[in-house]
Amino acid sequence: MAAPPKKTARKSPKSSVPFLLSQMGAHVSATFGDRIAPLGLKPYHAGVLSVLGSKAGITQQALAGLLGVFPSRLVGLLDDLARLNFIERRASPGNRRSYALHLTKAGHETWARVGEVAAEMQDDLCAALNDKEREVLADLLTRIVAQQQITPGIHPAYRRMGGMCGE
Amino acid sequence: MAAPPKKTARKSPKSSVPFLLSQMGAHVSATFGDRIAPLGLKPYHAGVLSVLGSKAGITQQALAGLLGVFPSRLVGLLDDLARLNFIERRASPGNRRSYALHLTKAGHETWARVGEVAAEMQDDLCAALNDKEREVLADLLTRIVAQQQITPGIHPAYRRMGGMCGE
DNA sequence: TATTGTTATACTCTATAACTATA
DNA sequence: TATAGTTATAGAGTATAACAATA
Repeated sequence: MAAPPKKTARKSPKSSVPFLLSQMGAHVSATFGDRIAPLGLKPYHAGVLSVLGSKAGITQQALAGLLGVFPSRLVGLLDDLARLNFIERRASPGNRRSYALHLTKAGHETWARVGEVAAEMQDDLCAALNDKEREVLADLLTRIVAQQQITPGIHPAYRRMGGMCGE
Repeated sequence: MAAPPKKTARKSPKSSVPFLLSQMGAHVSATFGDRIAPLGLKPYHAGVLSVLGSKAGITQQALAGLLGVFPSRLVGLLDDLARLNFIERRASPGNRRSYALHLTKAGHETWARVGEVAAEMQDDLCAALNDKEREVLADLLTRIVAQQQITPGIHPAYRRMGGMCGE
């Protein structure tokens, strides 16, 4: 529990890494939201598409557990995506209580489009950096994410206070 | 408007810089909120303390303009800070409509404490990086913030849709 | 009785407009 | 008439509990 003696040299608060990260995170999230709005999506929809893209057939309970939100919160969110024909709730074989969640063809295409948006954003965002610096930045951030116990590929905003009790 | 031809090599979406920044930003904001909660503050309170620390005597209108929020939103926020005795609304000399906002002694102390929290967070956050890497990270982020036209020291979350019309 | 998904309720946050008191 | 600050209202988002169907 004792804080390690080693301290980063104190800089102006405006250039502190936490503040810069918080600034950039808010900026990126807002910009991302603006850019996927024409697809009918909000950022949390995109996160669900992302998970379903790699975990086809997952149930709503399992998805809720993975994201760290209450299952009830997922209902409206999946309703939105179903209304847009991006996901399907298929009957689970052998258990009529649960659904197996799948991306539709349109869902896969939209998920790919979201990936393109992210790639465009990366170019805009890193306009001030050269290729080598972009790599360094991605590497440093990836190492921090790993060390901070953040689940790779899952956005921490889902978790905020949510999730079921057992955790 | 034509996008520059130069593109960053396409990586997995989970390691894209925008996604990593959004993840880290949410993580940092949440952690910061947890750590200043014992002071009776939310992150947006801290942002106001920060501005008042360097712009003593500013009016509410001016502060609202600086942060990019509606003046009405500031009212409750400043009420909170006044209730905690961290700020004072002093009479403006020569204009009985407006107040001059000032940090109290307790407000200055709390603002310093918030700075300490940020410094502690920087150490925790950068535990996976050595001193040189921390400097590099701060430098890269600072350059992106500058290039993206984000006002240094002002958190973009205030701006979201807020502000007065003329902008 | 336990579990899956859903609905219902209440609470926070905050954009916006209307208001008051000065100017 | 215009401006500084305030109050009021309404709508979005979401945590939590209660519920219905199935196991």
